[in-house]
Amino acid sequence: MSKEQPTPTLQDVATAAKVSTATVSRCLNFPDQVKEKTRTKVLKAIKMLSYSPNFGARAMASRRTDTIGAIIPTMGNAIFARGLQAFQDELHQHGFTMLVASTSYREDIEEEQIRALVGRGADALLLIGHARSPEVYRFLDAQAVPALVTWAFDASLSRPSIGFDNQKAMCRMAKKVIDLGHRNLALVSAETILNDRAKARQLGIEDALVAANLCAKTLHIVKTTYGIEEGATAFEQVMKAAPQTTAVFCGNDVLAVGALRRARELGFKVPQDVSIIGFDDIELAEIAYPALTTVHVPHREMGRRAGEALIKLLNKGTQIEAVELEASLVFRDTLAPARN
Amino acid sequence: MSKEQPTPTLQDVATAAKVSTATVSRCLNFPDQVKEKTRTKVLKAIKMLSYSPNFGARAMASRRTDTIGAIIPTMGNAIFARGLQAFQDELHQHGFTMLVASTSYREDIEEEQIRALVGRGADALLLIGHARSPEVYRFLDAQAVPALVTWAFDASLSRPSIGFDNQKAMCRMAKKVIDLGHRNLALVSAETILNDRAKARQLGIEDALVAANLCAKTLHIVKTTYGIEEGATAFEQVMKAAPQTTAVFCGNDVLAVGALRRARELGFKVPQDVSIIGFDDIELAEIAYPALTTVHVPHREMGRRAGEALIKLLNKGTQIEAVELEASLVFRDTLAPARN
DNA sequence: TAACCAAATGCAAGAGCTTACATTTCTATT
DNA sequence: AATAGAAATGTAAGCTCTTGCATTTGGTTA
Repeated sequence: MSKEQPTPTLQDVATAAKVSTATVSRCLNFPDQVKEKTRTKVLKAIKMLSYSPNFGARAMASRRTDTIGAIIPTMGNAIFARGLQAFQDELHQHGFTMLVASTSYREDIEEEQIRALVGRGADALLLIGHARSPEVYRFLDAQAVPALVTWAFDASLSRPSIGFDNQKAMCRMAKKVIDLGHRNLALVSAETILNDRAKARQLGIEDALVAANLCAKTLHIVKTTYGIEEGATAFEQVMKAAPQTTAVFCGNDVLAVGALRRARELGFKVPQDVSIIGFDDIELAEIAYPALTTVHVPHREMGRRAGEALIKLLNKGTQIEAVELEASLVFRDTLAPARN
Repeated sequence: MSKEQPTPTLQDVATAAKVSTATVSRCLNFPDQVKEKTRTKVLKAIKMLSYSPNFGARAMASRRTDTIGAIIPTMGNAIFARGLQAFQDELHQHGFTMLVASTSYREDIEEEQIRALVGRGADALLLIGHARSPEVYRFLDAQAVPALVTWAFDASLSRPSIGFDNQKAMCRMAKKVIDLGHRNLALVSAETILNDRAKARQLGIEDALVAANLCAKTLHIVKTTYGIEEGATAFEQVMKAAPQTTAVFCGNDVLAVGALRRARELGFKVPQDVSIIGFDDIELAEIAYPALTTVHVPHREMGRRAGEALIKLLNKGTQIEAVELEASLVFRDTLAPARN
């Protein structure tokens, strides 16, 4: 439609440089296999024609793409940004390209994107969390595309993951909160059906409750979609439905920041009247006022390690080893002992 | 390396379904051209084999990819996230796929990424800002890949852009600031050599200065790279080198939030002692405390329109029309009249 | 029932690249 | 100066799809 004059091909370059296509190809892929003089001749022709190799053809002929796909739930905020950037840096250093696609937290879109990236020849995939239909995994196996799960860690699964234990991390935080005297806890969470991280975080709090001889059922849960405003609304719902609440956990920092804001707007003093706890430790957490107490996720480390593992697998066939990283607790200014 | 058992091909499906490859292909691309009965047969075979079409081959044979590439300076924060998400949504709605790559604000990487995406068969490209070498544009022309510039608007350029006038927007803001009595202005800016948005924003302030019969030279400029911490450091430099400063402009919200924090740490009251002004109006701006006065960029609108224009161009050949959107001023709590 | 036409399907030629293998061109050695 | 062996280059097959054109199928009509 928009391609009037045909794009130059390898053949065109070869003709222009008076060599064979094989030589041009080698010039591009194994420069030291071709004589200096020939190389400059070819390079000149390439420049002159503004030639750029056709990736599809190359992929088809060489059966590898040096491309790794990453599929994340959203690009709309910083949650995955830092980890992804680290992943990308790692890949770039080794001559790999990263392709990103986002799913808006929807399973059907994720499946679509997985197919798209695999079809595009991704040599491997980076996935967030374990929760997806077995069919997807079967597809990946059939296509022999290795997939690495991050942002979660579950030793009991056969598929390797490089991440941290969301449940354990949240449990540790919840124990601290309970230690501070809080007994009426609430959780503002994302939908947990397709989001094993959210689910795990919820379970973590419940674990802590049980460990303290409290009833897991006392945790007041409000589910909501993603966003600052959503967090604000959810907080309001919590305080309306369970006014005795003294500590509100949030499934992630974005929700927490929204909750924080609404708390202020409604006249709650944070943390004196109510404590608010986030998860992720993204930039927002530090910037929020009061600065957010949250669970720090090793974003960069996770991204870097994931990249490393995948590259080793692709280049040397080294099987991926599951790695459990540590999430740490960051105590800032939104958590205090329970009132009265 | 990692592909032991070969991936199923069109041929395999054809064989399994006892039809020709042509039929399978049509089944996938023009389902209504093939009889119901045959179709179900083929679909079953596809499912059974977990077949997924090879994108490269398809692209090569059909000479289009329904893919649009977007190249942004960074994914490390939210500046481009919202706009990109809108862009992606628009594309997705029309059956296009978006591929993202980031450049870390480096010209050489940008060029590399452009080549990568074009080579991957991107039917069109979304680029941020106008500033790049003519060679890149020649390359794009030679490959007949249309490129649309956003995040900037310059009617004087032949290449169409869908964005806003950074200079004008910043000038309006600066005029307000000057109206409030500020005479000693400073700017914390990103490097302006390869960043026409940053450059334009600086010029905008200078325009306002001149319009108020002040000398453009009085603007104290500190250049820095990107990041909250960097903004903090730059703010400190500003106040050390030019203590009389009463208003600090920041090239973007991320820098501004850093400046804001350092101001507080250094004991400056914002906005009583010093005003701080951001640019972009990302989430951070609203969350910062005090909430940041900034220039609101129509992220979503920009992304949506860009997607729309590109799709029309690709599908119907409708030439892209440059669109100037309006950036608006958002007055929150970090701007006040000059002290004394 | 023969003849015709549209619909459905098949055949085979590319699309642009890589790479095993064959051939040519050097270099170094005798 | 002749020649083995290495280095550089060329030849051509093959990677997986799409699509124009040819062929077959099946339903209608006379």
